[in-house]
Amino acid sequence: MASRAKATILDIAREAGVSKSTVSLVLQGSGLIRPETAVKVRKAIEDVGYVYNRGAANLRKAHSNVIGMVINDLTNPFFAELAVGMERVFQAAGIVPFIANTAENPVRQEEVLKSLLEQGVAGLIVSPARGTTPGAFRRIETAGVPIVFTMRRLPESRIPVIAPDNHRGAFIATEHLIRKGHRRLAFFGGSSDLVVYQQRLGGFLEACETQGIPVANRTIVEGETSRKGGMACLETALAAPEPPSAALCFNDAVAFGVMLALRKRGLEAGADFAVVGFDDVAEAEHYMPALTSVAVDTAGLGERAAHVMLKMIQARTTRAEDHIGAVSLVVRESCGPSRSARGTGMGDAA
Amino acid sequence: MASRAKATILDIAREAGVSKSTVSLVLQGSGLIRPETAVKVRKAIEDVGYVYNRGAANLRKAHSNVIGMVINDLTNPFFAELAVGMERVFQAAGIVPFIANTAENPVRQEEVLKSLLEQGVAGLIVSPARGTTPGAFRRIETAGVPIVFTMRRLPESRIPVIAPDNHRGAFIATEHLIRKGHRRLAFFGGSSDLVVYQQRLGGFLEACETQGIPVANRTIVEGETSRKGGMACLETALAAPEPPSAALCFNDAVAFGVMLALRKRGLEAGADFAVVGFDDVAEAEHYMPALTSVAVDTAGLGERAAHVMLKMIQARTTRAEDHIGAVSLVVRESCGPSRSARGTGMGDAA
DNA sequence: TTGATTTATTGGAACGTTCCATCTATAGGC
DNA sequence: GCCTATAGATGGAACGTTCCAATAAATCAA
Repeated sequence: MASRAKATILDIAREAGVSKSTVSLVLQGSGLIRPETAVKVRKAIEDVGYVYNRGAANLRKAHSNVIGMVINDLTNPFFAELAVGMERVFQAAGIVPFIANTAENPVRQEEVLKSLLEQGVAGLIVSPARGTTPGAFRRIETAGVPIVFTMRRLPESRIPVIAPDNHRGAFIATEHLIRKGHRRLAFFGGSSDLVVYQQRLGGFLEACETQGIPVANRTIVEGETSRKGGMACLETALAAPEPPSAALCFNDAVAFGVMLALRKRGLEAGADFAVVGFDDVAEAEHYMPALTSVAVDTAGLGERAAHVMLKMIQARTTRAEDHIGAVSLVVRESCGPSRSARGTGMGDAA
Repeated sequence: MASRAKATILDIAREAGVSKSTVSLVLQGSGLIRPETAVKVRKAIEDVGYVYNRGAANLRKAHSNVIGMVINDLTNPFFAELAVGMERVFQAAGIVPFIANTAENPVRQEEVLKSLLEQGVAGLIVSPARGTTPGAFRRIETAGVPIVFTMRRLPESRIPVIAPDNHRGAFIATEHLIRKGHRRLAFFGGSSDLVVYQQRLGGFLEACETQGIPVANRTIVEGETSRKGGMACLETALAAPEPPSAALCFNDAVAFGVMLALRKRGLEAGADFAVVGFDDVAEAEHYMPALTSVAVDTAGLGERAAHVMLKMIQARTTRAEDHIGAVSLVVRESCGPSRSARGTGMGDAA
C-alpha cells in the first residue's frame, strides 16, 4: 500500500536534501550534476518508489516519446509481423510504440486516433480502416502530428505511404501462372474501394493483357479478405460454365480459404487448381500444400515505416516521400508442380 | 500548417467570448451550461482545431482513461484473439486500451511497463514474459495501479489471474487419447519454468496415472512453443526405441509443428500418430488434418479480464479474485478416426 | 588580492487543465 | 420593494514537471 499520495520530485528533493531542479536534472541524465549528488538522488528515487509523470513533463516539453501504431486488423498475422518490424526499430531508439486496433471500423478508428492525439503522441503510423472518410486525418494534419500510412493509402491524401509494389507483385505472380500453361485465370477476394485492390488487380490485368489472355477468360470475384471470403470466391468461380484453372488471391488469408474449399470438393491445390497468395505470411510456408505467394518483406516494411517516422519527428516535418518496397514471388507447391521437365529454358528462379 | 502553437482552452474561451472554466465545463459535458453557450463553445472548438490535452487534465484529475495491455507474443494468434476480446469490453466502456508487445523478453517488458506507468495508466492487463523476475511487478503494486494477469501466473505473486483450467484441459485431452486406445503417450513443448506448463503437464500425468499408463510409457519433451519447437519434439520422440503413438502438445503452435514434421516423414496425423493441441486457435479448425484441441474460449477470457479490470478501477482496489475459465475438448481429425465402431458405450461428446 | 571563469545548484515562472468558492443576474414569493 | 433561490458563468489556486536566469562555491589567471 505504501504512501497513499504519489511521490513527486519534491518528495525526492526533500528526501535527498537537494532542490527539485537538481532532481529533474538527474532524471534527465544531465552531466551538470556532481556524481555523488546523482547517486544520492537516485537512491531517494528508489526508496520512495517514485514514478515519473510524463504527462506533467510533456506539459512543458511539448514533445512526447510515444508513437501510436493504428492497425486495422490485429488478428491478421500479417499486421502482427508488420508491428514486430516497427517495434524493433523503435526499441532501438528507446521509444515505446503503443498499438491500437481498429478492427476495420472507421468509427472505432476515429476514437482511437482521438485518444492517441489527446495522449500527445509524437507520431502516428496508420494502416487505415476500410471506408475511412477522406477528411478523417485532416484534424491530425492540422495538429501538426506526423503520420505515415502503411500498406494502404487513401485516395487523394498527401500523407506519405510505405507499401509494397502491389502492381508488380500481382504482375509477376500472374505471369508465372500463365507460363505454367494456365489460360483461364481468376483474381479472388478484396473489394474495389481499396486502393491496394486496384493496384493488385491492375497488375493481374496487365499481365493478362501482355500475355494475351482474352477478357472472356478472366474471372474477377470480389469478397471478404479472409478464409471465409476465399472459400466463397472459389465456389462462385467454379459455378461458372467455363471455370478458371488458376487464381491469384488478394492476400494469403483468401488463398488459404480457396485451398480449404478445394479440399472440401475433393480437389487438390497445385494439381487440380493453381493458387497463389499475396503477402507471404509465415504460415504460407507451412501450409499443406505450401502456398506460393508474393513476398513483400513485411517486417522490412515495418522497419522502414518506423525509420521514416523517426526522421519526420526529428526534422519536425509532416512531409516525407513514399516508399514502395520490392516484392518477389516465392514459388511453392500450391501453383502446381514445376514444369522443369518441359525445358523451356526459363527458370522459375527469376 | 494552421497556427503553430497548439490551441488551448484559453484560445477557445477568447474565441467564444466566455471564460476558460466554461469551456472546461462544456468539454466535460456538464449540464450546468446553457445550451446556447455550449453550442457557441463547441463551434469555437471546431473552428480552432483544438485537441484536448489529457496529460494536463490528468495532472489535476489523477485518474486517466487509458489501460495498458502487455502481451508477451503478438505474433501468436492466440494473443491477438485475447486482445480482441478485451477490446470489445473496453470499447463499450468508452476507454481505449493500448497494446504493447514484450516479445517474451523480460527486459523489454520492464521498459514497456515503465513507459505505461509513466503515461499514467489506470490499469494494466499483463501476460507476463517468460523469465519475469518475481519482483518485476513490485513497483507497480506499490504505485497502487491495478494489475490483472492473463493466461500466465507468477510463482508466488498475489496478483489476480484470469486463465483457463489448464490442468483439467490437459486431463480430458489425455483421457481422450487413452480411450482411443493409445498406450504410449507424449507431452510435447513448453518449458518447466512456466507455471502453465506445470499445470498442463500435471493434467497429462494425472490422466496417465488414473488410466494406468506406466511411467516408462510416458515421453516428455520440452521445447520452444512454436512450430519449429514442435517439429523438434517429434523428431526427438520418434528417435526413441519405443516411440509414443500419440501426443498432447503444449499449445496449438507446437501441434502444428508436430503435424508438419509427421508429413515430412510421410506419416499422417490421425492415422499414424495422434496429435492434440491446446488453445484451439481459429486456425486449428482449418488445418489439414483439422486439429483436435482444448478450447479455452480465448475471447471470453479476454472479456473476463477486461471486466475484472474495470471493476478494480471502479472500486479503487488492487485486489480481485482469480478466475479459472472452463475448457472443453474439440475433437477433430488429428487424433484419429472415431472408434465408434467399437461401441464402447462411451461417447466422445462428454 | 582581485576579477574572471567554471562548476553545481537553485528558485520561480510557465505549461493546460480541473474544481472550488464566488459572483451576477434573473425569477419567485411575500 | 425586499429577500431568497437558483441557474449560469467565472477567477484563481492547484497538479508535477522543465528550463531560464540567478546564485554560490570553487578554480584559475593575472
